Amino acid sequence: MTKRVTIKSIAHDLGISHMTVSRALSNSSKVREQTRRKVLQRAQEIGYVKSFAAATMRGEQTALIGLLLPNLVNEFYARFADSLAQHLEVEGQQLIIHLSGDDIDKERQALLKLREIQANRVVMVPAPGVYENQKGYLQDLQIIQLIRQREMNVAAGAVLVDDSGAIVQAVAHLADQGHRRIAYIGGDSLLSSGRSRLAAFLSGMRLAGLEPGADQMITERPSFAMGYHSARGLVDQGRVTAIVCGGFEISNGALHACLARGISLSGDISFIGFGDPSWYRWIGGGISTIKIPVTSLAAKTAEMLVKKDSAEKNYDFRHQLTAEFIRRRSS
Amino acid sequence: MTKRVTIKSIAHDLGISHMTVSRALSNSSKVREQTRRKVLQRAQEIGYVKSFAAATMRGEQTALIGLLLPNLVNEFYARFADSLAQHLEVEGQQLIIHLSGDDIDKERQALLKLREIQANRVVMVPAPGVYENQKGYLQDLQIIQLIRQREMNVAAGAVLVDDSGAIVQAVAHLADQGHRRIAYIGGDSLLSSGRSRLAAFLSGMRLAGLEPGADQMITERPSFAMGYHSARGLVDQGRVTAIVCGGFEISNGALHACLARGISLSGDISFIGFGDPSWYRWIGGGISTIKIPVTSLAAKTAEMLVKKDSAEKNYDFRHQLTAEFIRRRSS
DNA sequence: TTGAAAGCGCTAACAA
DNA sequence: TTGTTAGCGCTTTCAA
Repeated sequence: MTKRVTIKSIAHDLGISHMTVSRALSNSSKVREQTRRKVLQRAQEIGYVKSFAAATMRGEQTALIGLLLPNLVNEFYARFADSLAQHLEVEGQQLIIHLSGDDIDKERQALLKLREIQANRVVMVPAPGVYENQKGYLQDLQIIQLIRQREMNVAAGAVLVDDSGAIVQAVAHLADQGHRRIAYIGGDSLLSSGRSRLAAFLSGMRLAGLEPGADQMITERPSFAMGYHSARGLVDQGRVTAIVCGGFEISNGALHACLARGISLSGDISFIGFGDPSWYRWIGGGISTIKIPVTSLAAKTAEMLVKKDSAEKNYDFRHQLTAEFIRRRSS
Repeated sequence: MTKRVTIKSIAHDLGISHMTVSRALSNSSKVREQTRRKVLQRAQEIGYVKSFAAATMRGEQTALIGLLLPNLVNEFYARFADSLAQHLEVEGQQLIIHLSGDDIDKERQALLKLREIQANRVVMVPAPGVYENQKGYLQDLQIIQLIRQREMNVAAGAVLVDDSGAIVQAVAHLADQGHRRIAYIGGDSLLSSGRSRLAAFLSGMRLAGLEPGADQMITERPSFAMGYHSARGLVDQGRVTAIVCGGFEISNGALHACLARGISLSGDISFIGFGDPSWYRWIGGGISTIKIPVTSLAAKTAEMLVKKDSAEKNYDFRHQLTAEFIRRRSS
């Protein structure tokens, strides 16, 4: 293994002090032009790169942004990560991605790692749950919560989506079409998103003069499997004529279940998904959905991430974008 | 801003030397049990985490793995990243993801960043092209090329896919169905994958006794847009009855074009995609495709990544998994 | 069982 | 214009 290339090795090669090399590389004016050129050339030759570790140890900010997502398989998360990465690349920031699988312990682990590496900012979709012992897992971390919000007892920004309007609209639309037995599958109340989406669904039903039976509203820890099983149960029982989904994973799971059962979504049962994967429009003539503005979310997040570069003060804000009800053939 | 918590601050609080703290935290036997307990407790209290920067500067390996992908929007890449992240998490490794957009300059930039941060291993889907001046961009980096292979003039491992068999099979199948004018849309010859897939297509045609016209084989720098335009052109000209795709992005683009044109893929034109996004099976009765084993690829890659932890020697191997032709209604 | 010194790569502050 | 020193957080080596 060849030794690392450092300013000292350059200095040694050129018979000058490492300080001169440092100055030459950082465009200081206090270097003779000729010296600078020699240094730059030598640096090129032997492939010098500045040591991140040394810079960090001296107290420089790291330009590392942590991104903590449930997974990357769901197109929403993948698109968000993709879009955010592109924004950050422009700023010269690097993205460190951790997947939580919506598991709070993994989330804690990931935050620890991010703290070690001194990622100063973290964008996270919080997992459902609470920390057993909340000793400074978030210390030194500037946090932006995405989509969902959890009590953090620490200043934390939030980029959220107001999906109430879209959900109410979706329910109203179903009622208009004559649906009476409309089911809802969503996340449980551990997270802000679970609570508010359910509330929106109920409010939509009430506005339509409908009263949902308790067995028509399934709220549990959200996941693909949960969506799958819930939808299959509803379909098999045959007691509902429409399904509204309240989560990305849930939506895909539920859709999968319906398709696997051979249900016609433009006939047998009306279906309203959540999020808007590129392929929803091509399935069964098009899946109606609550569309979440991924790109805007990423742009807004990037903006927040960067803006605070200057004002290092309290990281505490709350932005809300709006979801949209997209009507296609499935409803 | 509170000052960083270090072993020195703990030492100061406890009125002992930072060396004792260091020993206590690293489970050295040379510490009095009582002292150790006090240190551990204090560390807990004030949320101490070991400094990544300091460790790195001392010469410790970083546990950072760079992942360089064209994008995360394509489900294949997203699944690969997801899967790899899960494997690596177990090993305590962190994934730093950079997106190249298949642009060689961005790729170069990303590699530089990875070198700065001392990510010792990098998994990359090489972008088409060559470096203008190849001065040690890869120095100190242990590289695994994924899917495609490019001349690197540096020892680099490779985890590839042998898709020839599947492509030949796909063409044979189309010929069996009576197709004579079969088109191919794939990447150009700058990359190994582009060359080998085209070769496989040609060989399949030859075996079926068919001679493809030059205008039926479109090979360019691969992208979604390229697939989209190529397919639209083919469809509009109406000179072919089947399309075979030779790339992930291309496949999605081409499929999109066909769907947007309202083509029936189980009637008008036969279509064989590339990669197997979860939704291909639900579109138009199911899209036939060349399926690439994502999960196995990630597993194999993780294995290589970890195995070499022990033997720090030459990073030079070549593994090949096999693609599979999946027949659905679109062909 | 504890502590002091040195060094990893770099730059601010001072000295020449 | 160039060089020397010190210190960021940590562990290895040597000394007490």
